This record gives sequence, C-alpha cells and structure tokens, in this order.
Amino acid sequence: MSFYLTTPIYYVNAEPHLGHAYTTVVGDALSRFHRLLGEETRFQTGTDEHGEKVMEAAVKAGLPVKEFADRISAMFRQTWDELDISYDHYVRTTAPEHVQVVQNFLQKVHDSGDIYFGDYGGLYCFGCEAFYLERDLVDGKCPDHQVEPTYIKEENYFFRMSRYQDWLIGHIQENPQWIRPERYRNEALAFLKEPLEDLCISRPRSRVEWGIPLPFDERYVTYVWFDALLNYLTGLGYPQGENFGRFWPGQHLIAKDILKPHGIYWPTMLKAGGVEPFQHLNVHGYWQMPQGKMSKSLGNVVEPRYLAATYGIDQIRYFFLREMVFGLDAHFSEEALRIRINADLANDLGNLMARSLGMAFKYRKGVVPPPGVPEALDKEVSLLAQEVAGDFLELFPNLEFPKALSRVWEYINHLNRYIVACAPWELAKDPQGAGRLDTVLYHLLEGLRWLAALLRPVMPGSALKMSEQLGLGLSLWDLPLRQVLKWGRLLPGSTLKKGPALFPRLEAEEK
RNA sequence: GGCGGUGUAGCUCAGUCGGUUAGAGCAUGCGGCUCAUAUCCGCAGUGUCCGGGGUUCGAAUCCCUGCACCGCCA
Repeated sequence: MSFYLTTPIYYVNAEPHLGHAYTTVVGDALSRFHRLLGEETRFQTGTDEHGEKVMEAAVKAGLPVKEFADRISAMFRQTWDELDISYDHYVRTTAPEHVQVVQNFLQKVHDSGDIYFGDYGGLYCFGCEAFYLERDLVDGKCPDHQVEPTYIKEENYFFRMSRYQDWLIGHIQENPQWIRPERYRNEALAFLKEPLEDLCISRPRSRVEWGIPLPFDERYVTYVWFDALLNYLTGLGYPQGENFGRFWPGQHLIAKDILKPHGIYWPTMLKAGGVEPFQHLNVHGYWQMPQGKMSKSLGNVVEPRYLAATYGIDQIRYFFLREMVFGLDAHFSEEALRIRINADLANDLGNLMARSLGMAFKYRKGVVPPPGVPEALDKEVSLLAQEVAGDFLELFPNLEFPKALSRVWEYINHLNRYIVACAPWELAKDPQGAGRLDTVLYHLLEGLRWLAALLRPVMPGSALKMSEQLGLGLSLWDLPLRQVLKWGRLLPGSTLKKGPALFPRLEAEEK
C-alpha cells in the first residue's frame, strides 16, 4: 500500500502566503496520517520557476532570474521547515532532472502525433500570459491588469487536447470521487460541455527566454503550465525511476483557482503521454480575509511565518484543519485564531492534560497506577475512545477534517466530564478510595495517550510532548497507528514527566 | 447572457430519506467544583430557517418565483 501526495509547485513570483501554507499543511497532515498507518508514503512540494512573470519579478528585484528564483524557492522551503512540513521531496522546475523529463515527455507526445505546428493570432496580455477575445476586454483592456493587450500573430506548437475530451468526460463520469469535492467535479464537467480547444504549449524564445526549450524546435520554450504540471512525475523519477512504479498514480492537492489546468490539461497530457491518470484531485477553497480579498495592495497578506512565530506551529496547523471545511471558503482572522487556541487548545485539551498529570503527581507521585476492575464510567471512557478513533480513521483520509477533529474534541470533553463525575480529589481523601483512584487516573492517562496518537498528524510537536509527558517510550509511540490504538497499552508503573503548559492561554490583546 | 452554489441564534457553521419541542461551538447570564492554564462541570436562553407562492396529514428540507452574495463559463 503506497500513498503519494503533492501540493502544487508554488510560483516564485511572490512570497509564501496563507493560501500556500494551508495547502501545504493539509498535505503534510494527510501524508503524516498515511505514514502513521504504516503506508509507504511520499509527500512532495516545490516551486515553479519558469515563465514571463518570474522574469519580470526578477527584473523588478534587480537580480538575475536564476538567482531570484533560488532566493524565493529557498524562502518557501524555509517556511515549510518552520511549519513542520515533512515533505519527502522538494521539486524545482529549474532542476536538470525536471528539464529532462519535460523534454522527454514533449518528444514522446510529439512523436505520437499529438503536437502540431500552427499559427494563432490574437490579443495577448503579457501580465496574464494569455490571449484574450475582444468581448472579454473591459474598455479594450485586460480585466486583470487594466492594460491594453497587444495583437500578436505568431506560430506556435499546439497540443491536441481536443482529441481527449470525450475520454476525459467519460473518466470523470465513471469516477465520481476523482475530482473532489463534488462541486469542482461539476465545474469541470460544465467546462467540458463546450468543445475543448487545443492547448498552445510553446512560446517563441524571442519573446520569452526563461523556459525549457522544446526538444524538437530550439526556437521555442515550453508554456509554463505544460512544464509545471509534469513536476508530479519528475519528482518520482519518471519514467524509469523505481519511485514511479511504486507511487504513481498519486493524489493532488490544489486550491480552486487552478482547477482548470489540473482537471483538464493535466489528465489529457497524461493520457497523451500514455501515463495512467492520477487517483484524486482534491480541491480546496479560499481563506476570506477580514478586509476582503487577500492582496498585496490591500496590505492584508498574512505571512505564515509570522503566524507560526506568533501563535505556534501546531496552533496554526490545528486552526487550518479545524476551521475550514475542505472545498469551501472560510474566514480567516487572528481573532478567530485566538478564540480557537484558547477555547479548544488551552482550555479543553491543554488543561485536560495539565489537570490529569497534576493529579497523577499529587496523588501517585507521577507514576502510572495500575487500573482495577473498570466500572460503568470507566468502560465508557475506553469504549468512546474506540468509537472516536474509528470515526477519525474514516473521516480524516476523506478530507473531512473539521468533522474528524470535532469528534476528537467530543472525547476531550468527555474526559473533562469524567473527571468531574469521578472527583478524584474526593477519592484521594479516603484510603478506601485508593483502588478506585488508581483506576480513574489510569483511564484518564490512557485516554490522553489515544488523544496524542490521533492528533499526531495534525499537531506533531504537541503530540510528541504529550507522549513524553505520558512517559511513552519509543517502542510504544513509534508503532503503526492501529497498533497504538489498542486500549490498555499504557504501562502501569511507568513514570510521567512534568512539563510546561502544552498550549499557553493567550491573554487579551497583545501585539 | 448561460450554468451552478450559498442564505439557519449576536458570530462561525451542522442539519441524513420530508417527521415530534430546529442543533453545536464561541460570546452572554446564573449556579457548582477545586485536580487544573481564572481552567472545568451543570443549567438558561434567544431563531420571520432570506421574501413570496405551491405540493403534502406534515417543509429548514421537495417544486415554482423574487431578492442578496459568491463561483464557473461565455
């Protein structure tokens, strides 16, 4: 069983922002989850570095284009390190291996007759790197850049995408989960109702120099999307690499703005190249910012590194997964983030950990007590753990993160109630209650062990702290998830460890 | 212009095949506990389920229509 997941490769004309971070955190959590299940897992991210816009950004920054790309690419990498992103491979479109793969692929498709030479004239916007029709212009200008497009007539190479339209429609219809959630599947199908145009896949070198030369015509470089999409194969060492055989077909994770290249161009490219289609295209929505759309000019671009440094890595990761229904838009604000941190992490989970350990130290000197015969309340604790874990294991790989996490929090709340119901501080007063107190403490600590295990993909750092404070040796912690999730694995007699608050409460307004 | 989505408590959102008093979290108010990060537990609410019409014994849910916001396509 193998699992291969990719984020898009991020375009290096801008620095990492919230949207990039969300995609990458989701990808990381998902691949950690599969890795913990014991599946052979590969998670890939990277940067997309060719094209006119990168050239322009480099000029603006006053740097040679490669140097500029190096710098931004490193910045993304740095950001992912600071968010605990456990990628297995970081792909760059300027890497020689990638260039090689793109050229091989182009040659292959060319040889099989799906690439032809033709000419095309039209109004071209350099900002968009795209042609426009008269009717799409606003006052004769590009709606995005407010610039008058230039009429360009040039000869180019085209990919016979139209040839695969019927196949693609059929494939989407036969595989309802292929593009998910459903709304994006519908969007792709709606798009395919109209005849598909062939895709212009080259740019004359005279105009765009920063790109991969076509192997069959040195006067041209490859259109950025045709170049970029192939990274998903490059990273596996396609076509000969053993990783390709092991991991393909994989799943992609994207934001809704790049549905078209991934849902239309990419599968037809794969088909033309004789490569099996990907397994899933997972499409997520946007974070709506308080002041409207996120943009540099509005000054409301949120830097992931700032968030991680200010609020904590796991806090951000939890917020991302808990707050956004995968596929839908969600609202972002630091206030919402603070509320989640205090309510869910500090008050519910962190405090549960603190009070449980506190009692274990106060009443049992920090040693896990042996459980006695469980009573009804205790049995509830162990049964609910299993129910919740069962649901979590089903919901999480289905991208139902808020539901999966809500379920975990039901368990956290249950443990908090369990404490009140059992009142260990009362049991501690009466020597007759010693056995009972042992049992209650054991159930609490064991419940916490389950929580640490379930939350590990989402909050790896905090889960590790929990495991340390619970005194779990590596042999208990680093096991396939389904083995960790067996009630009663916590060893009586093992020593607990005091630690600082897991999630410190944020006091009102600082910053 | 065509197609699709969304509209539910002060806020963010769940609501399955149409089924009893429409739910959760946050915020608010009251009460309780003292193990704990002033945390936790209990109780209490508040709703024109966007408007209008229809189908039905019964509609947040299905149908029609209007409005608002959003998206995709042209």
